[in-house]
Parts: sequence; C-alpha cells; structure tokens
Amino acid sequence: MIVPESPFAPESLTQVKHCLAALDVAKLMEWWPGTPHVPHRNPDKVRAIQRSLDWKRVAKIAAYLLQQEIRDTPEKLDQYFRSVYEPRKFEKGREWPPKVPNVTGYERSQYPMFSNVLLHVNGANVTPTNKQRGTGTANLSFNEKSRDLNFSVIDGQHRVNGAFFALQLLREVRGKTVTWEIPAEIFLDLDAAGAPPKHQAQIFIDVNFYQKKVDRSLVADLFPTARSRDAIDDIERAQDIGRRLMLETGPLVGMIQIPGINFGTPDVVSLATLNSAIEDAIPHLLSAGITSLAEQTEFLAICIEAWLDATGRKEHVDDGESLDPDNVAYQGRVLVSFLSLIPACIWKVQTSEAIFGSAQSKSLLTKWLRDVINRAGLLHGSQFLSKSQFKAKGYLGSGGLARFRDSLWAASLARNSIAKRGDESKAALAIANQKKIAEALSR
DNA sequence: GGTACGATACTGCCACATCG
DNA sequence: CGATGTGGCAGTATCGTACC
Repeated sequence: MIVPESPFAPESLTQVKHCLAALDVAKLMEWWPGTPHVPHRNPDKVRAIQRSLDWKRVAKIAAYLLQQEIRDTPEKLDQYFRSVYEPRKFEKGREWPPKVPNVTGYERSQYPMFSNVLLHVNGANVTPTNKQRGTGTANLSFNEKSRDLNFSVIDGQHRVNGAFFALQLLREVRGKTVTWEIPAEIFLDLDAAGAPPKHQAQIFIDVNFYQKKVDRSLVADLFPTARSRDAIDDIERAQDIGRRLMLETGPLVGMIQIPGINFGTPDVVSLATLNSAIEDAIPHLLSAGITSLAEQTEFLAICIEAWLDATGRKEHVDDGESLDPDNVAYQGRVLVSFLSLIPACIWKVQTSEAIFGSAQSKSLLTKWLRDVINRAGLLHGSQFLSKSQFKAKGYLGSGGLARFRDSLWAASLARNSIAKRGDESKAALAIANQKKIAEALSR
C-alpha cells in the first residue's frame, strides 16, 4: 500500500517512496540484519546490532506476544539467534550468548498487539498496480540475493527480534509451518545507498526520544475497561476498587484526580497513587474475610470516611470547586499513610462487637482515629493540622511520608500522647505496633 | 527435605516534570 | 517557585525453583 504524499514533507523529499507492507518475519531476519557469515552482508552491522540489543527486552516482547512465561531464556536465545548473531571464533564483539535472566515474565494483555516497524530500504522497487501514481496499492520487489539490497530497521529492532523469537517458540508447539507477517512501514531510498543515514536518524530521534508517556492515572482508569473480566490479582482488584471509589462509593466520589485530563479536585489523591495504596491493603482485607469487590470497596470507603470525619476536615466539594487550601487530609501522602493503618482498622472492628460495613463500625473507627490523631499530636484545636503546620512538622519532602506514617502507627496503640517523642522513638514504636497488630490478626 | 541461588517485590530516598 | 505526583535506583527481603 502506497502511503499518500504528505503535505508536510519538505519539497526535496516529496519524491521519496513510502509504503506499508506485511513482511514475513523469518525472511526479514535474513534481509536484516543478515548474518556475519554471508559474504555480501555487512558483518559490522550485525555485530553492532548484536552489541546494542537489550536481549532481556527482546525476550519480554516475545513473552508478551506469546502471553506466556519463557523459561531457559539464554538457551533459547542461543538456539534461535546463534546463526544470526554468533561471532566467528576469535572475532571481537560482545560475548555470545547474551547474559539474561532464566525466566522471562510478561505483561498481560487481552489482545497482544504489534505495531508496525519502520524500515529503510535501498535497492528495491515499488510498482503501482494502477494508473494513478502515488496512491493505492503497489508491488514491492527486490532481488534478495543482490548486493545492492540494503535493509535497515529505523525503529523496532527489539520488536523484530522479539517477533522472530516468539515465532520460533510458537513453532515448537504448533510446528514449523507457522509463519507471521508483521506490519512494516517502509521508506525507500530516503537516504541514498552508501550515504549517511541522516533522515533515518531523524526519524529514530522523533519516534524514540520525543516520545512521552501518558499519565499513570489515565491508564489506571482504563485498566478495568480494557480487562472486561474479573480481577485476577491484587493489582487488578485494587484498580477495580479505586475506580469505584472514584465514581460510585464513599466520600471521594468525583474528587479523586486523574492528572492530565483535569478530572477531580485539586489537592486530592490521584487515582494511581490511591490504587497502589489499596493494593497494599488487599491482603489484609482478604485475611479478615472481606473478599468480594463490593465488601472491600465498602469497607475502605468507610475507613476513609472515618478518617476524614476524624480529621474534622471532611468537605463536600461540588464540581469545579476546590478544597479549603489549608486542608491536607485528602492529599496523596496523607491518605496513603492512613491506608497503611488498614490492618489496625480491621483489628479495631474485629475486637469490638461491630459488624464490618455497619454504621456502628464507622463511628467506632471515627472515634478511634480521632484519638490516634490526637495522640500523634496532629490535632490543632478541633481540626487536623493545616498545610503550613503539616510542613513545619517535617511531613513534606524527602522522608516526610515515612515520618508521618510512623507518627500514626506509633499513636495507634499508645495510651498517651507520643507527640513529644523523637523520630527514632516513633519509628521503633510504629514497628512494634505493626507487629502487635499482625500477631493479633493472625490469631 | 534442606540448601543455594536467582528472580522478584518491596522500601526509602531522590530526581524530575508538571501545575497552579 | 514551591507543592505534588511519579519514576528510577540501590539496597534488602522474600519467594520460588533447581539441585543435591
């Protein structure tokens, strides 16, 4: 398929032929990089690629495509890439086989996909199949034995190798007849044969250097949508709970932020941050017998509501409005620290007569948390510290989160105020209390 | 069944980008 | 420009597996 002429291309380059094609990945490995042992290929090129390839990444891509863990990765890499990349004896270059971990895990996906790679080719022809030049389909032809044929991969070195690796591994199960044609975007003679690859370099820079990740919270919101099935681990369950807390249940509905799309209330925890804190709490919920998504969401919503009530800083915020600028109770740092107290919250409810999820449990937690905040010296008058007081106590900046969390934990089981203690004393007490709670819960 | 090793997860800290 | 959210790094703990 011929790629239509771009109105943005500089005039000097409008003649460049540019097409989309599907290429057999096993063949592509012969055209590029070729092997060091085939005389008319360039052995330096092969070695350079071999040296710069991050083989762990190649294996990760293959595992992703297969949606399966790869075992004995170094042996498998050796088996399938030796003929391509192994240097001749006494040849200089990187050692072969590459050193990579034995087992390669994969990122789960409902639909493992493979975006097109960018290739540059000298020595090939494109012949349009219809009269109208520059549009529609064409035939790409070249002599694969020709010395003038030169393939290079502008972008997707790792994906090409990963695709080849995945195909070889798949052939172990499905037989040698399996083939795969990967999508490729091909630039023909963008840089003249033998000339420095200046345009290829530019494309590489544009694609790889200026790339920017989208915000974590933006995809945190998409994960449950993409999955369309129940959560199968704590990470996924945390995503589901976070989404409910953002949209349906509890005091944070409509307030949790998704940076980048201007969703939520400023100074309130962002979705990704909240999710990772929830993830930590899930094992505790499970061992307390709080197992369903609805129960877990409800309990966490109650805990968060109890926390906000206890701080005396719970606010109702309408769309477009903002929190009291002195209110830090909703902040990521603060909520994450509080959520680390979930085991203690569970213990508190369990040792009372209250039922999880009941109004009684909520008022019980509110009262207890109020005492904790008080004992930790975090109460000023009837309210949780203001922003400036919070900062003055050293809870911001490096190490601040740990200090804050320790204050909460140290106060959790204390009888009297621990506010006057030093950092180390609080930290020690925090650890001791965490241990006590863990023991109490394991009984 | 015990041990050693490798892989992974976790933690605290820091760097950096973004945003108001 | 400071506050905040997030990623990266290094050190450490824990888990899982291969091997004896």
